[in-house]
Amino acid sequence: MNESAVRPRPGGRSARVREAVFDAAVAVLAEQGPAGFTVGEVARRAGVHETSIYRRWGTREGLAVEALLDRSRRELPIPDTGSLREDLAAYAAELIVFLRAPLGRALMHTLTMAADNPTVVAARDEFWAGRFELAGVMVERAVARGEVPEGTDSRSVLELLIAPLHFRMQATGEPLGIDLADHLADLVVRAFSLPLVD
Amino acid sequence: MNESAVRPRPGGRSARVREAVFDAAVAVLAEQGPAGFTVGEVARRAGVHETSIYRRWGTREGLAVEALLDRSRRELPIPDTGSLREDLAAYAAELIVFLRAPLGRALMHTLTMAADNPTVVAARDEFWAGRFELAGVMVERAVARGEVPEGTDSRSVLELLIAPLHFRMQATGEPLGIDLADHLADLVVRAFSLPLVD
Amino acid sequence: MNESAVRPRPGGRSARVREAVFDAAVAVLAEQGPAGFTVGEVARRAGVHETSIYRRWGTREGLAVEALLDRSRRELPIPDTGSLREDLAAYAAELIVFLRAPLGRALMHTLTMAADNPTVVAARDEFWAGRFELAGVMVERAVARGEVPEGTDSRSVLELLIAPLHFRMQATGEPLGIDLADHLADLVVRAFSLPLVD
Amino acid sequence: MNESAVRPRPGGRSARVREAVFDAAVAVLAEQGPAGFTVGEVARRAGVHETSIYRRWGTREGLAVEALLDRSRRELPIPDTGSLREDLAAYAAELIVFLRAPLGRALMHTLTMAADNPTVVAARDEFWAGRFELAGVMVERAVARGEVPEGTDSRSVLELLIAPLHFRMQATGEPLGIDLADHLADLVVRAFSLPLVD
DNA sequence: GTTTAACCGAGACGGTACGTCTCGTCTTTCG
DNA sequence: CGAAAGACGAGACGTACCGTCTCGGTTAAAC
Repeated sequence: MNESAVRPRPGGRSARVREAVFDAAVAVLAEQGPAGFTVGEVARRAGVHETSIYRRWGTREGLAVEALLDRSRRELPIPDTGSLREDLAAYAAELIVFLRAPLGRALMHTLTMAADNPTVVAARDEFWAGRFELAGVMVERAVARGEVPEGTDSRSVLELLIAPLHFRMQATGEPLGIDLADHLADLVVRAFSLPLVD
Repeated sequence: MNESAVRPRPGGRSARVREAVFDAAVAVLAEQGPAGFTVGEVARRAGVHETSIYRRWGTREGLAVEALLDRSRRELPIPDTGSLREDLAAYAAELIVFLRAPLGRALMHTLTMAADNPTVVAARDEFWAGRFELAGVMVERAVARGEVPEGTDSRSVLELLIAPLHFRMQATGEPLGIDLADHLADLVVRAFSLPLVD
Repeated sequence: MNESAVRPRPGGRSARVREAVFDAAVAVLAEQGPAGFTVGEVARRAGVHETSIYRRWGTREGLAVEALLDRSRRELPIPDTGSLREDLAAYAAELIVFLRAPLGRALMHTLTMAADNPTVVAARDEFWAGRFELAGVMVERAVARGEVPEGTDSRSVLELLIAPLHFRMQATGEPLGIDLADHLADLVVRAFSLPLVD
Repeated sequence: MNESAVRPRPGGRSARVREAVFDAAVAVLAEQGPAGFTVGEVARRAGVHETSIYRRWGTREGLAVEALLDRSRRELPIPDTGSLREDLAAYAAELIVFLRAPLGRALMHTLTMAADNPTVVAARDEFWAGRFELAGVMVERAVARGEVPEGTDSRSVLELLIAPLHFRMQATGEPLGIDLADHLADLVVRAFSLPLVD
């Protein structure tokens, strides 16, 4: 009762096309940013006809998002150092590395840019939900260890940690130094280490 | 000793065209977002010929940025309540209102989107420099009052406050509730109220 | 073993577009002259999108020349009356009719006007080469009949015959009376009927 | 009763502008042909504002024609060798030199091209009338000498002589060799030396 | 193993927008 | 007040890209 009979085999022509297109798409996005991301260019690099891309992915945004998410599937590993501060610092450092890489920049740019396309929005929401859920265990472990009060909202913690990184990259354009990781981890831990009064 | 002889009078044809175009540009951006922002559409609404826009602003991005910055010139007022927490909360609240409005969304989107255009980058940098410098006085006053340690970096404080707002709007797309203002002000104050150890 | 699978069928969409555009192009040229010849106008009349014209013909000149030559393909018939004088008179008469018609005027105007465009020049050269070669047989027959000396250059003969017609139309703008045909045939025959001395 | 008081003196500002514009216009036409002939370009070279040109000459064609005719005012000298054949050969040689020069090419191109502009047409007619009248004396002298029959139409003679030159330059684009002058003179003399029979 | 259905290559086209280039007019400013 | 400087209206040009369509050929799954 193998489902490989239902769907095309992973080595078939379709799969080959799919891979080639994704490779090309990510490469183009990485090299030229979302501006230079053209269906024609992707088709040329993938050695595939433009029409084939439109047939499968419908629109340019669809292709970009699917390719990027496919290639960003390997989530950031969740550190487990035994200390919230160290966990957050390590996680932030990983994120900085990701965001500085072309793939990361391209992913974020694309998710932001196409905020009116429903497909993209759906993918985006799913993406962030997954991220926050996975990373949430860092906070849960800290709660269990008593480092932060019971009831601490993991999403708030993570947002405070990673928002400045995205902010710099997307809004102000400032460089993302790796030392930001430690700095932010410190601040976030201090912000959440005591129970909120109100 | 009037300088009105040097520069075209503010009511001349040029000035009229300029205003009409800016109005139309901001309106289009607000109503349809950066995607629907078309030189032709702006020209139509402004009752001005397309060519005139290209002559003056060169490219679509140039127009968008100049129009938005011109209309965003009125900086956010800097609150002065006597308490850092209240100042930050008030400031964040203002920013939330700004970001939720079409003009704010459009401005941020445009600045982000055209990060490869040198003109836009220059305008962006100047924009943020101005914002941070103005808002910095809130922190300086807090330092003077002894609420936060000597040497506290005002930019860090502000970034930690406003980054989550931009992050939500641009990255995750979550709604920007007005109560976020208080919440974030709390966190930021806690993060900076004690001297950093390292 | 049908080759109809290899090349697009002559009734396919491409062929239809081609015909419609040529019809429209020639009509516009005939009605409004080269000045009013606009890609947009041709597209409108042909019921075809402007872009499609640019795709196929590249530039306005390219379209004009190709359309005109396609429609002028039916060469002028070469008379064979048994007398050089009558042949030349008949040929000149045909040419006068052609040049007086809008198509002829437009063709000549266009070939002259775009003398800097390499494509046009190539088409022009080919056009004249064909014309002179075909018409040359009139002279060759006359040589065979002994009406003109051995070694008479057919091109010179034809040039002397038709140059005044083109000259009137393009340079001085004088009307092209049909009686010119006889007159010129006379002169040309006299000019060539005796062997050149030098 | 000097008219120099009525018309601006030939050294005034108007005259200077006029000269500068004509110089620039002819230079542009000579260098870049009618295609590159732009009011803006002429204005730039002449150091004059575009508007000034439009004020004076109205349209581009007006300027081109006036400038060219002004500069072509020195008519071709009429040879007087005592022999029709030599006169015609000399005249044709002069014409060849004129047509090969940029100014000549430009003049003919412009006169041809703007055949719909009434002003240009008027100038053209006057130009050719003058040319034919002046050159006609060659034929009249030949008639007086008995080289050609009484009643020979000088215009026909000249047309047969010069039409092939214009034809080559404007229609076929063939090079205008100087030896054509002799060749054509021969042919024309032969064509007209005996009385026409009909 | 043959059929058949899905998919791909190739190419043109409609449509929209961009940015450039002229022409010729009109307004504003200055001598 | 009249010319100089400059912006503007008008419209064509040519380019780039998006997404659709048609036709024919290939390849893979299904019988």
